[in-house]
Amino acid sequence: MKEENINFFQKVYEVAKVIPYGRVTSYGAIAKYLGAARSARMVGWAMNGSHNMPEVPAHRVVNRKGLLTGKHHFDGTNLMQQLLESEGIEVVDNQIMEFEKYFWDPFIELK
DNA sequence: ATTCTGACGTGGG
DNA sequence: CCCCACGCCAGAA
Repeated sequence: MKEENINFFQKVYEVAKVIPYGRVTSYGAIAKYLGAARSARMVGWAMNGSHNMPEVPAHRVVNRKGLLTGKHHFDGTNLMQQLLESEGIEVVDNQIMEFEKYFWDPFIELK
């Protein structure tokens, strides 16, 4: 693992940690906020290593459509959805309802 | 070294 | 909104 990626990981976690309760954001938004240095795919890849970090709410990060594409990476098949629903977010068929309403943009909130 | 695969995004139709 | 092609970059085979 290269040094740059370590830094990239830290940045991703740093942004993810400040996502407010009951809000969500997208991989692309985070990647863009970080300068999109390695494209949005790397954000998802970075989340792979967030399992050891309880403070990183990976369930609040979805793709740009509000689809829970990464739910299979959680323990159960519906754990991610349950976590979101426990925060008051309605999820139907892996799709967040009123996604725009819950969307949290790092650019606007963090600046 | 080569090819495929993905927690993705954008742009054209 | 959907479908498709393309760009992206790190790992696995």
